[in-house]
Amino acid sequence: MGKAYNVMAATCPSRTVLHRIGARWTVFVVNALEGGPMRFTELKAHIQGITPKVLTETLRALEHDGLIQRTSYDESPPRVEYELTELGRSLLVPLSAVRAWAEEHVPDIQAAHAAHVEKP
Amino acid sequence: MGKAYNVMAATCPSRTVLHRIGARWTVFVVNALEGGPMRFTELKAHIQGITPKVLTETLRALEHDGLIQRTSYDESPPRVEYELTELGRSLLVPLSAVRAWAEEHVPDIQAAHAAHVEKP
DNA sequence: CCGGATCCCGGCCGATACTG
DNA sequence: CAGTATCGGCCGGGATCCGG
Repeated sequence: MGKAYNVMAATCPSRTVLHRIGARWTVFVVNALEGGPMRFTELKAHIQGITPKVLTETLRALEHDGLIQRTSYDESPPRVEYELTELGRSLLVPLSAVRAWAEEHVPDIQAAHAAHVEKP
Repeated sequence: MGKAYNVMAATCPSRTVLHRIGARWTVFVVNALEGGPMRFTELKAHIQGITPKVLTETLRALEHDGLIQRTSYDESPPRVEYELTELGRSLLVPLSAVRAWAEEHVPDIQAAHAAHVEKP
């Protein structure tokens, strides 16, 4: 069977999907939830440098897209847990590969930058 | 051997790398160049909706990172070709997987959106 | 103390028009 | 054909405040 969607087409809904995936912190949050459910503060501590506002926005967007599930326990102190849905775990596969690529090729990118300084 | 870099650390240079990958149009340009060299106008036509300014910015950034190579032929009319470097082709592997995921899971995302409209 | 919401700013993104 | 120039808007992001 052929491809039903094509991200290169301007009106294709897959663009919206790719737009979300490409959002600044999506790859970080999805990767962070790889090991299982995490609380808001845990996520904030694990993903160093993320601000609560941005973390909230990212979590809401991912929840809206059905990639993560938010569970609120009515306790004191309050407890809220986030975890990947099955759809989210399927996205984790390519996103962890992207993460791995980034961590692996840092020297190559830095070498390319250095080369451009040499010959501008 | 252990991992040298970790994207979760605030000061890790892999963050910069991931930042580039996460830029709006990077995934589109890299995927577009999968089949071989392309000219500026070809790219613009293939990646529907991209503006010349943004395409130029994206191409410059990717060239600076050593992911693509720009070749200018001194002809009339002028001809400029862009192609993936070996490093760029290695990035194509995870990025084409991300693209495939996006194209494949459009119905799931749309179903999640619909579910949130039903029960807000 | 946890899990946010609000205010405000800067930079990236994008549309349109123009040029070697 | 292969880009610049210019302007505007929106979104990402930091600092601060709030409810339970």
